[in-house]
Order: sequence, then structure tokens, then C-alpha cells
Amino acid sequence: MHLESLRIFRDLIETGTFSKAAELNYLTQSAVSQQLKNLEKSVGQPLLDRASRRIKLTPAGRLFYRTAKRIVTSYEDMNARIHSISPESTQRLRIAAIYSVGTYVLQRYLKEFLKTHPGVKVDIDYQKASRICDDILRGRADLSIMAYPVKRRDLAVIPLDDEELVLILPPRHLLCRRPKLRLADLAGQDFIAFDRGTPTRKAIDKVLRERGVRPKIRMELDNIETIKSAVSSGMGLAIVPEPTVAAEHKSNRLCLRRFSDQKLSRPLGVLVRKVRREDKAVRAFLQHLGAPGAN
Amino acid sequence: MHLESLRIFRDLIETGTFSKAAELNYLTQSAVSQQLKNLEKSVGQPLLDRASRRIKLTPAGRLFYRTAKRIVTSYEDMNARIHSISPESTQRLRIAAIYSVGTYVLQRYLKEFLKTHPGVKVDIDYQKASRICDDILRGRADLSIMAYPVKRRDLAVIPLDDEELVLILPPRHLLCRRPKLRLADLAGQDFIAFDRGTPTRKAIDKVLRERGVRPKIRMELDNIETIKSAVSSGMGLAIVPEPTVAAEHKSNRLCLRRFSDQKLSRPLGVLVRKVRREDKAVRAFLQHLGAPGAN
DNA sequence: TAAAAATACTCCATAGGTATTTTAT
DNA sequence: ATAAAATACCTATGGAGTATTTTTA
Repeated sequence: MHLESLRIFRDLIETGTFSKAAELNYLTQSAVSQQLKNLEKSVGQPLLDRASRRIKLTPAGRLFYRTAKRIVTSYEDMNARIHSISPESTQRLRIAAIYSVGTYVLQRYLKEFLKTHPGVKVDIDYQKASRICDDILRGRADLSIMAYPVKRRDLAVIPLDDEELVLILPPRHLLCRRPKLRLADLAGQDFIAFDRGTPTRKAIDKVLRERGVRPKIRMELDNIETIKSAVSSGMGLAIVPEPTVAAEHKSNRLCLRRFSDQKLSRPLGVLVRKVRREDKAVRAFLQHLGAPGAN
Repeated sequence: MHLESLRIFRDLIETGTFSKAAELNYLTQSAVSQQLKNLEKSVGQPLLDRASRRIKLTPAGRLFYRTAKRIVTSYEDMNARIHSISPESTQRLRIAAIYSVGTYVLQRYLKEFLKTHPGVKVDIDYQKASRICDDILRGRADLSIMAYPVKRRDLAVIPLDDEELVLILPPRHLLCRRPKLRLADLAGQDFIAFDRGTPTRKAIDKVLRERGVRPKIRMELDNIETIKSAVSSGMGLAIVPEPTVAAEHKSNRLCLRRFSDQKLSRPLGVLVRKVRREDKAVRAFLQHLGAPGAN
């Protein structure tokens, strides 16, 4: 039995729907569905009453929920405490980040921060979004800067400025010249996309679907760097966060365009576990970010 | 994080050695070693002080141990309670068993029991030993009849009569005639063994090793039935529990021999979780087995 | 008829096994 | 010298994803 399953179950009960529980844990609805099935198999009886659409606990489910809640809390609490036991915890900052944010936005913030706090040792750990949430809850990381952060009871979200998403093209692509570029112009174009799992990909897909625009997806890559190089070698267009291509744009290795009829951006935010008094470095960093409630 | 890992850690601390913790959980020492490594990776700092041989907790380890203990207890407790919530729990008996015991010894006990308790519904679930322990602790089974049961704090062992292990041979094998058969006679013989993981295999291996007898192991099978048919078709000899071959012996399909210089047997026992008042069927069955403390 | 949940499959990460080496008494 | 623990390597199980179907307000 995974402790994570207990957390998912707790979230499922507290949010009332599978999809929301999935979102909180950066999973798919399918995964939550399967988790529940496993839990019920393991317990040997149903935990939810499936008669109605609305989620309703069975007696066994109520007991399970109470226990799961207690267990999850005490485990996460323990992790937080273990971390602050560590003597270095006052001088250490463990950050989980997704690549696309880590190597650009985060670097900028950190550079400033380290100037004023030279004693702090920073660990950056790159992960996919679904893991980041876990890492923070487990106490393996203090905070993360990520895109599309989801607020949840045990974690605070501190929103940062949105990051603009821009279209990048090979320098001599036809569309580079077009004076006014509209989203519909993407129709039929060769397109290089993020991997399906990623939140940014999902968000872009959603906009395109809503507007009825269908580019031809030729590749799916998990890495901004490879996307950039695929675009610059003429394999297609892509939509990426602006800061990640500023340099290539300046040096003319990539053409960068915006749409006149559609603003594209993604929200950035800091995801952080309840901060304890002992975590000096964390508090300082949050303050540096201008976070209002550094607790 | 697996809840099982927490239990293993707790057992590791309480037994003081990796191997004993492994035995309690029907795992190998290697597995426990790896578990600990994973825990420490997940926590981010050492839990044990490796300076000396004797196990010693670090401060983080102490906190982890206390929490793990609480969590494991409350989870197992919940399972027991959930089970007794079920209305049918008074009339239901869930037995986990390994094949070799289940289809012979267990059937015998059950047959008698069901005569006197016609209202009880019995579920038998066949598993490998390592799973059985887990199933009972998780509340997925009420009890099991197994070979080489290991007593642990949360489970009671009720010993049953040992089961004799006998040598089986193809009816016209040379050794069938030999008036006196000694263990050493196995040397160099084609031998069909249980799979390595199984406790019975380990026990037999141990005896052979201690006596310096080395049969040629030609096959390893996980199933008594296939072992029997392999032997009867002349592929080699095997050592198996006597009750599993009584029928074949009578009908002369297999020759059955004992060693004059070595008694072979394996301990059988009932492994049972703390019984609650509500579990009428369980109490009745234990009583039927003549268990002293049916509590 | 939409939105939510369940299901069928596929893939990959990881837990555990075996075999072996290292360590400490 | 020996028993315990760590490590290397391999395999198999199961968890999560995608795609699709089923369900119910």
C-alpha cells in the first residue's frame, strides 16, 4: 500500500470528484480511478457508494478516510520535522523545478538571492510536475517554482508574473514576414509540441481546440532545448515560454512572433510547504521573491 | 512510500538485525537492505548510524521510527475494524494458504469444521508465503495455515503437527529396492526441487548442505502437482510433504521412501491476526483446531 | 448530450530476487 | 573466520499514461 494512495483517497473525499483529486496530485483521472479500485481490492470492500453520482462514503470508507487523513498528516509532519532537525536546514534551500522554469526564471531569482545570502547552499532538483508536488509534501524539497501551480490545503501557492508564450519559427519561414499573425495561421503548419503529459502542452492544446485550429503535430519532445533546435533546423513551429528563447531571438537564430488575436501565457508560481520557524533560508527566499505571507 | 516499508523499518529497529526483519516479513536480507536505502534516500538523511555493527538510530531515525510505528499500528488496526464492520464477518472465514498445504491438510480440517458450522462461508486464497503474512496484517485474510510460520508481535502462531517430508521416486527406480536408504544415497541423483524462494526448499537445501550431499538439481518447480508428475514420468527424485503424495503412493504411481539416518519434516502452523470479539467464525475455527488461546 | 468515471491496453519504474563482495567482530 | 550487510545485476509486477467506452444528471 502506497502512502500516496492514502493521500489521493483523502483528496478524493475532500474534493468530491476524481478529476479534482487528480489535479491536486498532478495525475490523470484515470490514475485516481485505478487507485481507488486498488484500495477497495486491498480493503476487500467498497469504500464509496456508487449508487449516485455524488461521492458518498460507505461505513468502511468513513473509517478508512479518517485513518488515511491521520496517517498522511502525521507522515508529512514527520518529514517536515526531520528536515528541520538537520543542522544545515537553516542554511540550505532545496528547490524542485521543472526544466523550462528552472534554467531561466529560477536562475534569475537565485542569482540575486545568493548575492544577499552568500551563506545559503542551494540544491536544485529537476522533476516533472507530478513529482514535484510529491517531493514537497514528503519534505524532500522546500519549494518549487513551477508553471500552473495548483493550490492545495497543505501547500501554499505564491503567484509570480505570468510567463508569455510565443511562437518560434525558423528564421526564414514564410510566416516570419507576415505583418499580422493570427492563431488561425497555424492551421496545417508543421508543429513541434511538448510531451502530452505536460501542463503547458495541455493548456496550449485547449486554446487551439477552442479556436478550432489544427496544426499538424510532427514531433513531441519533453525538452525545451531539443524543441528549439528542432525548430531552428526547420522541422516546424513551436510555442514556448518567451524567456527560454530570448537569447536565440536576439542572435537571430530563431524568429519570434506573437498572435494579434490571441494572448498566450502561462501562470508561474511558487509552491511551498508550510514553513517552519527553523527554515531560515526558505523564509528569506520567499521574502526575496516578494511573497506577501512568508508566513 | 510503501506502508510496508514502514513496517519493515519498524521490525528492523525492533529486531536489531536486517536478517531477522527480513524473516518476519518473509523477504530476503537484500530486500531489507534496499528498503532502508530507499527510506534514507526519501528522507534525505541517514536513519541508522552505521559506525558500529549494532544498529543505532540517528535523531532523524528515532523520529521516523516513532512515526512509522504509529502509522503501521493505526493502519493495521483500521483494517481489522473494517473487516469486523462487514455484516457477514461473523459468518465468514478468509484463509490464505500456500498450495501445498491448502489442498491437503487444510481441506481435511475444513471438511470437519464445515460439518459442525454449516453457516460459515469460507474463502481460500492461495498465495506465496511472502504475501500471506502481508494479507493477514492488512486484514485481507483472517488466518493462514502455512509451513515454517514465523511468530511476530502482531500475529500469533498456533503450531500444528509437523508434516513429514518424504522422498518420492518413479516406481521402478533402483533406489526403491534398496533395503536401507541413507541421505548420502541422493548424491549425484537427478533431483527435482521446489523453487528457490520457497521456505521448504531452503530448509531442504540446508540439511543437504550440512550433510554434504549434493544431488543434481535438474528442475525447479513451484507446484507440487507438477513435481509429482515430473517424478512419476522418470525425470528424477523429489522430497515432498507426505500428505501430498499419500494417494499416489497407495495406487503405486509413486514410490515413497524415508531415510534411515535423517528425519525430515517441516513445521506447520496457523498464522492469525489478533482476533476480535466480532470474528465469530475465526474463533470457532481456531477452537476446532484445538488452539489453546482462541483469543 | 455533456461531463465524469470506468475500462482496455501499453509502457516503464521500481521492488525484490540471486549471486557476490565488502565489512566488522 | 564467519556472519551480517551492502552491492550489482536482472526480472516481474504494478502504477500511470493514452485512448476509448460507459454512465448519469
